[in-house]
Amino acid sequence: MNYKALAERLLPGEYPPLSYYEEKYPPRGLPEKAEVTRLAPSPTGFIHLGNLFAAIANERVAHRSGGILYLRIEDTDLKRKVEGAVEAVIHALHYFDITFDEGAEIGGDETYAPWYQRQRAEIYRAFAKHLIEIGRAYPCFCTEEELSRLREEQTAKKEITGYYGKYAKCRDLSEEEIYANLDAGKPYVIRLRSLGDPEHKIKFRDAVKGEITVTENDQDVVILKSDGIPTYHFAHAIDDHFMRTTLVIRGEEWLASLPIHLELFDALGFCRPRYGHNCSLMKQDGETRRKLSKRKDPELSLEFYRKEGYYPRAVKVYMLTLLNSNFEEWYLKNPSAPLEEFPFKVEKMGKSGALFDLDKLNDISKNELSNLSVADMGAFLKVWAEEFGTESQRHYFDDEEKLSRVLALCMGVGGKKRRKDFTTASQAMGFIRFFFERPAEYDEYRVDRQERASILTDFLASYSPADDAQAWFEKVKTVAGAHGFATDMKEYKLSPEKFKGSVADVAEILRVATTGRANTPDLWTIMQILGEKEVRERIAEALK
RNA sequence: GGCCUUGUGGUCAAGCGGUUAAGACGGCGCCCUCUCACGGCGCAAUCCCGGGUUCGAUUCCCGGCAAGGUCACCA
Repeated sequence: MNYKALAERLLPGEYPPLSYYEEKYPPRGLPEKAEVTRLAPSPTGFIHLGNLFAAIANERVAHRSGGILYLRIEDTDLKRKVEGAVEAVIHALHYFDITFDEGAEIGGDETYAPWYQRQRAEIYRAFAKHLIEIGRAYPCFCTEEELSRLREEQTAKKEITGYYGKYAKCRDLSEEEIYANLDAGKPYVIRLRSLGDPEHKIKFRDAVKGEITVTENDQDVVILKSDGIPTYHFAHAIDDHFMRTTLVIRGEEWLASLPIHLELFDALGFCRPRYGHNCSLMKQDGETRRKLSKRKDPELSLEFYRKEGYYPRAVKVYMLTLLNSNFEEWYLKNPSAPLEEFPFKVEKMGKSGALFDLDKLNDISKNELSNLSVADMGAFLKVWAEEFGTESQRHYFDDEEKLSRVLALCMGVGGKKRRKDFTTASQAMGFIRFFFERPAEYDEYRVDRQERASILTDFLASYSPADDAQAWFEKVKTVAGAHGFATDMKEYKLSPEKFKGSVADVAEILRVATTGRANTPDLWTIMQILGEKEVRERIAEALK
């Protein structure tokens, strides 16, 4: 067989010698330890928590080591293309503080451009042609029907499915047959001629999983589709080589195709990058756990976190605690250190799939938000409300001075310890609602209606906004005492039967009447913020 | 089904030959307290199973089992 002539027939034209590409995309002149990592999404525009998970790992590894993180778009499948997707990906990741050094729509060093695979067609073809020339690739004329019939046949015989060994019909087509097919204008793909033996097990060192054993690939995988566009596998080998990726961190769903990639790198004569396969985020679904799914789990979408108003850093911190189990301990010790200072390690990444725990995220989120300044909190809420808030919520920001007092109170600014009432922006906006809108409904009271009315009336009679917190509370106690309620909590707990209730019950009545809620921050301050007129009107309203 | 990966409390997990088997989230209880939140203290709860190796296995080996992934001209 004259491979050279066949290659010329299949991929006619003058291609540069392979050395040309080696020179055009030279090794990066980075320090020895510097890692080059990448994110290589398909342009569907849908970027989810799993992507973010891997993105953080890639970003940390690159930037901790003084290396490069770049963005490559794997657009070899037209069906996956969505307009504006690349910008959406960049934007979504930027929200979580992931920035690329170079890549599609990023700019940066143009040496390794283009970053869209469709624009790299020539390179793939040059190397496909080379593989044909050396007999490591061949045209396959099998139709989709033939292939699926083959699959059925193999399944029926309980054999391994795929295009390999004796099942690789087009592998040993004679020169005459090939040219006859070509002359007949039959469509074809280019397949790799695999030299692997599935009986051979290879030890492989994965940066995350440690030592693993892989079975040699013996599948004659497609490298160029019938439209001349490469498959993922082929493009991966070529791009990660010429973009000089040093470490490929990707989801463990790729582990199964690692043997293909290994063979491809060898066939192309490329030095392989290191790989780290990270586990996927799981979700408990009844009895079993499964991968987070786009369909069923809204929390998979990054959009979910923006809509709910999770503080981006909180999501990042949670991802980091799952990514590197020692992160949490470090963060506890270094609460104010920049996250960038954490010594992130690929080897510390978890080997087994972690269940996504919203409770944990919420806890982290509370902590993160409680550390914000009033001004930062206000800014954060405002941005959220402008995009996701209701019309009335947007008016909370009209009176900045009032909002500041509200936030300071709810966050416990100035107190010994910060309060942690806010988990997300949407929840926080709901929490502060009663400062800006009258209660639409009231929590349950423990005291009956008649007693309540009498207590509220008495309170109103003595209430003065000029009172300080202490004087105010003395008055509450006086009202309590006058109605047969204990004024001292210790005394009440010792012998509750002596009283109708305690000052706590009286405070609750006032609290629910003015705010609608049984649980709020300090009532005196709330009344100060609301102002006398509003307090009196609300209590009068509750009296009805 | 083949192949690969993983298996420590409900969750995330440290430990990797001898430990009272860390810590965090969640749960429960107590304290603080005008409620809540915060904070403090405490409680319950774990080494998948079976064989080895060993004076001794959660830790090493083998075999099960279970879970997950993957078997496209999708990435």
